[in-house]
Amino acid sequence: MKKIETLTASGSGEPLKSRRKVPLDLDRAAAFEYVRQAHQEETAQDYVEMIADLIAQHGEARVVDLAKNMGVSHATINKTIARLNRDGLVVNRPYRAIFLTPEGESMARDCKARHDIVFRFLCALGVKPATAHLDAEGVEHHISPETLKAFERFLKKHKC
Amino acid sequence: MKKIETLTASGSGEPLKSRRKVPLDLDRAAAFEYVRQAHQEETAQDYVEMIADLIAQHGEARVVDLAKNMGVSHATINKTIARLNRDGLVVNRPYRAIFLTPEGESMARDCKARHDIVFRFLCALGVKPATAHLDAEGVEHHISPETLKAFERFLKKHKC
DNA sequence: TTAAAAATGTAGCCTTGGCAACATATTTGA
DNA sequence: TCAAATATGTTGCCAAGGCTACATTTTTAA
Repeated sequence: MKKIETLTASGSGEPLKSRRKVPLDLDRAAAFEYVRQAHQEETAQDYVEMIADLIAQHGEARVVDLAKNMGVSHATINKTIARLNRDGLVVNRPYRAIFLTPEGESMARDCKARHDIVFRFLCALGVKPATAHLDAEGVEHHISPETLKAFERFLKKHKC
Repeated sequence: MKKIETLTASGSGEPLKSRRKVPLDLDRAAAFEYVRQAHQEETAQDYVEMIADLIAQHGEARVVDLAKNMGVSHATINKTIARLNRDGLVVNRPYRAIFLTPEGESMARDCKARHDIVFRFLCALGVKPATAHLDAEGVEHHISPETLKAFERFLKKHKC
């Protein structure tokens, strides 16, 4: 925790008269920046993971299936798929199913692996599977490689 | 994992001729809905936590301080503060510092407690503090009460 | 075959949460 | 005191990710 910059402070919300210099923690800003970056990738990861899943189950991923499984309208799905297409993660043609590019498949594999570790870790901790399922969906995007390794270490020790 | 609805599927992305009925998992949609709701509260929680922190340190929370510590521009801070004010979490007057309402203080306390548990839990797992700090910031918003309790159980056993 | 149903596409609207640029108020220091 | 520096406010822009309503295409079934 580096304390780098300084800023001034007075008190009680009144004008800034004679604020003294106090330390400012820049690492905090870095942490929020890190979370914001994770959020940007979150949707893409959730979608490619779901698309891979639907393809594994049905041989293809349809807009309706995505809408039902993601819990959003088909209009939202269309918009998101257009973004994923723009970003080179999926291929799709009008009125046809959606498929993953090699890049999309690679991302889906990584996400599924990470998701499974998080889910099994929570279960091993004693969290009920239904809850672990809910939490894993939100948590998986905010786990660094180092923490993921810690989860795996724990799983090996408590082999489940 | 309830399998409730069914939908049809064909194959290979071609038209929908003769799709067979296949199970659809509605719980998945619920999980994403749950994550979306967490996201909506995330900004508010991060801000009130930061504001409480600045008040504890400096006796007040200034727009500049928030901007530096959150890593965003002061214009973004102003917009967000207006929302928090609208939602009854903060009070503020033009060119003056920002303070928490009782509701905001309550939220800040809860968030700090949860944040600390997540942070200490990750440390206890063997994650380096710097990494734990980064991950906790993202993870804390996606931890259910049940999982939080599991973290606390683990901390008691491995008392750190 | 063909009308109805289902799936998909599209347009327009909304909120959130970013930004830069510029305007105004406040604080500081010479 | 008063000019410069700092802090704050405001405006307008953008992208993401929601939605509804309506248009079009495809599939199904009579």
